[in-house]
Amino acid sequence: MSDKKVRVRFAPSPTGGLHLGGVRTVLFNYLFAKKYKGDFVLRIEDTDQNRYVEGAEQYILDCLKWCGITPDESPVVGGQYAPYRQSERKPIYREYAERLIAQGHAYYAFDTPEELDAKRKEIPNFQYGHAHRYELRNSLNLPLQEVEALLHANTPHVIRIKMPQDDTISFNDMIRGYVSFDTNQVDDKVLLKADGMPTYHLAVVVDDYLMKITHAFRGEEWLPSAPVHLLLWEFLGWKAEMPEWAHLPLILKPDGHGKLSKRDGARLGFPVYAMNWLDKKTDELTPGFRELGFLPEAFLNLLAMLGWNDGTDQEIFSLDELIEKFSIERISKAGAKFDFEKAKWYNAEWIKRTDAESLKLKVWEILKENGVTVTDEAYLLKVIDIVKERCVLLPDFYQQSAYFFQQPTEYDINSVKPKWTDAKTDFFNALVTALPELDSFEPAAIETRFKALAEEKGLKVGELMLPFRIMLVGGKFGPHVFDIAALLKPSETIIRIEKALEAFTS
RNA sequence: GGCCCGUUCGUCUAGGGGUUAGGACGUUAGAUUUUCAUUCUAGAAACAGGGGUUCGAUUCCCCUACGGGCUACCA
Repeated sequence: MSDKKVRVRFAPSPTGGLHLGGVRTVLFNYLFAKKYKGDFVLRIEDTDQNRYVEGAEQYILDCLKWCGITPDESPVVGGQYAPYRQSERKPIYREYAERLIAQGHAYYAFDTPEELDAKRKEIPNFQYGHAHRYELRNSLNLPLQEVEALLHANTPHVIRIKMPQDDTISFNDMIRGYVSFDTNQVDDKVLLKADGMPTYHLAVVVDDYLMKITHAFRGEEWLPSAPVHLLLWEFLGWKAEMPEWAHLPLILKPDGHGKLSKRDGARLGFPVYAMNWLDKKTDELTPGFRELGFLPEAFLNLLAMLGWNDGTDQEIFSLDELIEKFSIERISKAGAKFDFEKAKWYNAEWIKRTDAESLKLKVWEILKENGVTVTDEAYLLKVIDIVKERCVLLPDFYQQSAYFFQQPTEYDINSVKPKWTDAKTDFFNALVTALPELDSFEPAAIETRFKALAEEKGLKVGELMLPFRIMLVGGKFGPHVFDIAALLKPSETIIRIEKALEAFTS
């Protein structure tokens, strides 16, 4: 690696929500930048006005924020190389495209999309390249005067790169190693569109150069166009400053074939986007990991492990640990099928490892959404500690802890009523009187008294535990029943026993 | 079709010329938990196939198969 300051960029196109693969690209960029104390740049690639979606850029910003990833330079915080939105850089690109034409590395093409469509239908495997470019309407084979006349008349045109013939373009990918391409197989990609906007190919090269990007991470789907980019770096005379490339393996559908898409989420019942995305045109909501109840730490963790590991058996990593341990050499080459079950496991692990204090706000929010008001913060923290090991997703906290804040409204009556006896009623009435007399309301003390009382009444403890639980909780779940009683305090425990007794005996 | 990339349990992966091919998720069985979850123990489960190279290949090379990506005035 050179001694230049590391600079990487995440360059999304604002066309909708950010999916798993996108966030993982952000993550790997970020990890690499921070590992080498470099800069992480956010650049918005909004060169396609047809696909531009309102709100998508804000979504990307919000998403990075949720993940705890802060860009050093971006459209909002600015930076030395502003603007960071390609649409705002529009005038820059034409100059470079013209320069390529002057050097003979690019040319004007006047063919309309319709004409090209017709060609594609007419000629099998049609490519706008060395085989056909001299039959088409471009500055390569039109007389100079005609080209000038067309240009002068503002005839819609694009600028295409002129791919060299019979050449091999190769480079060393940080993940894949040596990769090479035959230039005859690559077509003359459009560099500048008829609307004056650059295509990705031109924009990425120009901006990476201007923004002094040293390492370029992107999805493997970009590998086939790498030769175009490589050539552009060379033609523009910037080869010495070209970033090192890393083409990340793709995240694939869990079942069948192909890369993971938004549709798969709906089909398979798990989120594909980082956060909820509402399409304003169709009103269609694409669910996100955040809203489903994932912790950002878990989300990042599981994404990092999709195609990377540190060489040990460790699977749980914090963002700081990832930065410390990250290495490109350990990124795998093959695509990874996404497994939602494992994703949930990561979240459960993170919930278990996160202290109540850090979970507090999120749990409070979830309870509130479900109509449970929490006023005692210390009590909430105790509840979180006692139930968090049985929560996989954040919303599980509602089901697992609502009864700590409100009395059960329904009882799993079928689990108690058939086996109910007057002796049991007698026992619980006795318990009601015994409880307030306890010196300590610690779980162990309650348990001791509970068992002693059962013995006095000649009842089996086992037959009383479940009814007691259902009295306090309403159902067959939750932490140890005496722990629950202890948290509930004697007064509330007694109220619940009495209330349940009515339901059980009526 | 063409070009490019890839291929270890169902899934994510470790490993690497001689290993009982390791871990994790999931799964199965058992223990603990007088509920559920957790936790613990044990089990089933993989080197795509064929040729080389080699004393020896899952590991290196080639071919095939399969998978994936690209093949737009989309990124």
